[in-house]
Amino acid sequence: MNTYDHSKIEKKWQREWEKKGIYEAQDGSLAKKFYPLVEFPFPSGAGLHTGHIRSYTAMDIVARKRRMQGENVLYPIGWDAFGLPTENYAIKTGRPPKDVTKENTDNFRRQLQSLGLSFDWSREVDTTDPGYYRWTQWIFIQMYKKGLAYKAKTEINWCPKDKIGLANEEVVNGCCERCGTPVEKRVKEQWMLAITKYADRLYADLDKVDYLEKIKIQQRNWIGRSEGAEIDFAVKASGAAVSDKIRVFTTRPDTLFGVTYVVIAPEHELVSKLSYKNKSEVGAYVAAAKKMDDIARTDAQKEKTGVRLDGVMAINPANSEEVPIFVSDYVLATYGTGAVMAVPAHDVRDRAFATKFKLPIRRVIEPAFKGLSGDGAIEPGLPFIKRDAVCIVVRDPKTGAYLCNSWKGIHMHGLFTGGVEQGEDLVEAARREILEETGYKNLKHIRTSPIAINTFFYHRVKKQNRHAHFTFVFFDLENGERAPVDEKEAALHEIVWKKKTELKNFFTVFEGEFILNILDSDDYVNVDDGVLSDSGSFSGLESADARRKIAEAVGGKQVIRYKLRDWIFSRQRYWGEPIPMISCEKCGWVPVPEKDLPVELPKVDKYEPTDTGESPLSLISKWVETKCPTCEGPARRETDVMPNWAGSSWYYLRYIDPKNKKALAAPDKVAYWAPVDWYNGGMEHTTLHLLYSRFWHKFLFDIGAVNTDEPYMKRTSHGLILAEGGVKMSKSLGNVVNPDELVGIYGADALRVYEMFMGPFDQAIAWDSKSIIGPRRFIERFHALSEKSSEDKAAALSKETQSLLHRTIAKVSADIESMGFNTAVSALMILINALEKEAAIPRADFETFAKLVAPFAPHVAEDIWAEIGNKGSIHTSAWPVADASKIVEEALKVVVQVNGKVRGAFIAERGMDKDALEKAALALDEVKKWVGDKKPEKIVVVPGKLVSIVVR
RNA sequence: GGGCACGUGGCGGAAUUGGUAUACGCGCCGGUCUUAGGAACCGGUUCCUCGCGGAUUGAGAGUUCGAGUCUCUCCGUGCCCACCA
Repeated sequence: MNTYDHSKIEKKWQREWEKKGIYEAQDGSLAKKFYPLVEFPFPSGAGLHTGHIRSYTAMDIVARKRRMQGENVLYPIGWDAFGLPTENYAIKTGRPPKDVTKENTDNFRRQLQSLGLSFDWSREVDTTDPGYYRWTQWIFIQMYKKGLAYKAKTEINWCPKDKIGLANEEVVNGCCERCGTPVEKRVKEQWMLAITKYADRLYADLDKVDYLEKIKIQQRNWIGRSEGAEIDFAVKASGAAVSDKIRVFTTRPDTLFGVTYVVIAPEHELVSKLSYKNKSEVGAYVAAAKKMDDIARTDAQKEKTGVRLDGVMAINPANSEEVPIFVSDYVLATYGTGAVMAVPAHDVRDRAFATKFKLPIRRVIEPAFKGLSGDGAIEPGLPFIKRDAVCIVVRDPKTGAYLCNSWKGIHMHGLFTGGVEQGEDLVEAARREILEETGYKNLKHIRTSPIAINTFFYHRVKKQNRHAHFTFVFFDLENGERAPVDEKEAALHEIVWKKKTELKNFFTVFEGEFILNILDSDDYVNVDDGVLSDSGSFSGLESADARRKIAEAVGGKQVIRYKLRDWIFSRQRYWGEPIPMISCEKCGWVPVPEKDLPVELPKVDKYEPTDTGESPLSLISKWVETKCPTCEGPARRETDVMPNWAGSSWYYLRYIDPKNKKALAAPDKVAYWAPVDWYNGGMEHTTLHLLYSRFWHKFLFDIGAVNTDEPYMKRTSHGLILAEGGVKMSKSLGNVVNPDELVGIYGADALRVYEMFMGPFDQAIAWDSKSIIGPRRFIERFHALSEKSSEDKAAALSKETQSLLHRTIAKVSADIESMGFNTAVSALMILINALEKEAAIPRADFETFAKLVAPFAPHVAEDIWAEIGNKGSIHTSAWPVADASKIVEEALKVVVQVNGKVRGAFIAERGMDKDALEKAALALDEVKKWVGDKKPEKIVVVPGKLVSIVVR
C-alpha cells in the first residue's frame, strides 16, 4: 500500500476519465435527464478564482451523485468571453482580443480540469466563436422582427473612461460598475430591447419556478410592479379657459381628496407647453436640474427644491378644487407619467416638499386597526357599532410621566378613554372622563390632534363588534389635586404613571400604541391604508375599496406600472457581437439576411473607441459600407456591438446542441434537455443576467424555438469567498488565493473538500489558509483506511458503526440535495472516526463509504476503488441507499429533566408506555436527589425523548 | 429611509418538528515516536469552581414543563435597493 500522493493520482485519473468519456451526457437516452448549470466564467487573465471553485464543485457534487443514481446528467461549461477587461487589455498591449481570449480560456480549461470537475467537455461553448454568436445575432433579428428591438434616442449613462454607454443596471451609485468613474449623461441613438413588454410575465411567472425566496423578492423589487390609476387634472390658466391637462399616475386614488398641489418633472412636456408668468425662473430651474448628475439629483436625503408655475392651476377632478402646479426634480420623468398629485398628509416626499413651500396639508385617511387575534378578535358576521371617543393624554410636566390605565384583572394597558355624546365638546368630554375615572381635576388643555384613528375590535362584555373613532386630546396636569372616585370606577381601573421611554413596551391597545406617533407633534405622516375622511361621499370607506371607486368616479384609468426600463443594447466598442443591422437611406433599418450570418467581427488596427464615442468598427469603411439587402442600394452597417449580457442570455440552450449549424439547438434535443433543472450562481446576477435570460427565453418560447416558458426550474446562490480577514479578494490588495498553488500543495481533492466544508454554502466566508489541513488529513486517513477493507466474510462492523454508516448514507444524500455540503463533510468525518476504531471493515461497507466520499474527493475515491480491485469507475457505480433496518433506535435513550435541567438519563425498554417511563425516571438516584420527598407537580413524558419533572 | 439575511467557544461553524447547546474542523495544551520538527499519531480543550455545583447561544422581556430555535423591544454586522408617486 502506497502512501497518499495526490500529484500522482489526480492527473492519472483525470486522463482516464477523459479517455473513457464517463462524464459525457447522452443525447436520445431514455433515462431521466438532469441538467445542472453553473455560470460560465469570463476567462480573465487573472485565472480561476476560489469562488468559481466553490460554486463549480458544489454542482459537481450534485451532478456526480445524480449520475451515480442513474440519471443522464448534462453538466456543461463554456466561456463568456466577450467583455471589457479583455478589450481594455488589448488596447493596452495592442494584442488582438481573440488571441488574448484563446490564451485565457486555455488557462481556465487547464485549471478547471485540474480540479476533477465532471464537466462534459465535448460540449464546451465560447460566446466569441462566430459559430456561437451567429445565433446570438439570429435571436436579435427575430426580436427586431417582432418589434422588440428598436432604435431610440435616449439619454444614456455614459462612462467617460470606458467610453461606453451603460445600462441602468451597470450604474452603481452613479458610477460605472466596472471602473468606478462617475457616470455622465449623453444623448445617443441606441438599440433598445423591449424587456418591459415582458415585465408582467417576468413578474408573474416567478410563481412557477423554484428560486430561493430572496432571489424572487429581489427580482420582484427590480421589476417593481405597482397597480394604480392614471387620473387627469385639467389645467386652468388665469382668466383663460381650460386648455391642457396633466395626467398623473398614482397608486393611491383613495387619497385624491387630500391633494393640495400637483408636481411635474423638469423634463415634462407641459413645462414648455403651458403658458405661465415666470417662464425664466422655471427655465433656470429646469436647466439646473438637467445639468445635475443622477447621483445628486436622485439622492433621497437631499432637501426638496422646486418652482411654482405662476398663473396656472390644476383642477382636482374629485372636488373641482384649484391647486397650484410645481416643477420639481423629486418627480422622475421616466416613471409613471412624469407627474404626480401631491398628498402631503399621506406621502413623506410630498410632506417634505409641502413643509418647505408652506403648502396646506389635508388629511383624508384615518389610520385603522383591526383586532385579528386574542381577546379583541373581530367576530365575523356581527355588525360594527360605531362610537365616537376621546383618548386622553395627560402629562405631568413635573415628572414627564404620562397618566396610563391598567384594567384590573385583565392584561390590558392603555390610556384613559371615553365615549363622546353627539354634539359634545371633545375637550369637555375628556375632562369629564378623567375626573370620573381618576379624580384629577386640574388639567390644562394643550392640543387636540387633527389625527384621529379607528379601531375595530370585539367587545367581550357588551358582546358587540365595536368601531371606535378616537380623537386624541392632550393635557398637562396643573396639580395632583383629586376628587373622590366612584367605587365602581375605581374597581375597574388602576392609575399608573409611565415615563415616555416605558410607554412602548407598556401599551397593549391600538390607541395606546398609536399615540407614540403623535405624542410630541402632529407631524406624523400616515402612509398606510385606513378609513377615508373628508372625502365627500367616499368618506367612511376603506382605502382598498375607495381606490377603485374614486378612480372610477373621476374617469381614471386602471394601469399597472413597472420600475423596469427597456434594456439599452448598444455598446460603442469592439469586443462584442456586431449588431446585425444595416441602415439604408431608402429602406431604413434592415436586418442582415439570415443566410449571411454571422456578421463576423473584422480585424481592426486599434481597439480604442473613437473620440466621438463611436465603435472602432466605424473606422473600417470597407466593412461599414455595404449593400442594402432589400434594394441593393448603398447602405451602412451598424457599428455598435452587443453588451456582454447578450451571449450569456441563451448559452444554456447551446450546450444542448453545441455544434448545430442549422438552428441554435435541435428541437428534439431541446425538448429532452430543457429546461435547466438547477442553476447555481451569484446573487450579483439576480437582477441582470438572470432577468435578461428569462426574458430571452420567454421570447424564444413565443416564437417556438423552445418548448418551455422558463429557462431555469431552480435557482440557488453561493456565498462569496472573502480573503483572510473578511475583506474582498483583489489583485490590488494582493490577497488573492491561487488555486494552482493549492492544488499543487494539498491536491484538488483536499481543496474541494475544504471549500465545501468551510461554512454554509450560501453564506459569505473568509478564506483561512490554516484550516485546509483538516480536509487534507481527512483524505489521507480515508486513503489509509482502505487497508482495513476486508474480504473476510466473517468480518463485521460493530452494531453502532453499522448504524452510523446507514445514518450517514441518509444524511449525505439529503445534505447534497439541500446544499448542506459542510454538514455532509462533517458527517463523513464523524463516520471515518468510527470506522478507524473498527478492527476490520467488510469490503462492501468500505465501498459504501468510498462512494459517499466520491462526489467530494473524486480522485482519491477512484484510486482506492481501483486499488481494492474494482474494474469500472466508482463514479459510474450505484449510489448507496440507507437501510433503515440497520439503523439502531438511538431513541431508546431517555433524558430526565427536573425543573427544566437535565439531571439524568436511562435506557428505555422497547414498548414502555408513558407510565412506565415516568416510573423509571423517578426511580433514578440522580432524579431522587433533586426531587427529594416533594410531590411532582407536573410530569411531561415525550416517548423516546425525555421525561420532564416539575417540583415546587 | 426600505427590503433581505445574520449575531453560538480563541477561530470557521453544528444543532428535522421547541426536547442532553457547543457536533465536525482549525488553533491551542499535554503526551508518543523522533537528532530535530512547522510532519504523523494519541489524549485534552465553552466559562467560573479544588470539588459539589453553577453560568452560558448580542442585550432585555414574553410564551412554555422546557427556548439557540417561537413572539416583542433594543443593540450590532453584512448584502441589495434607494425621491419608482
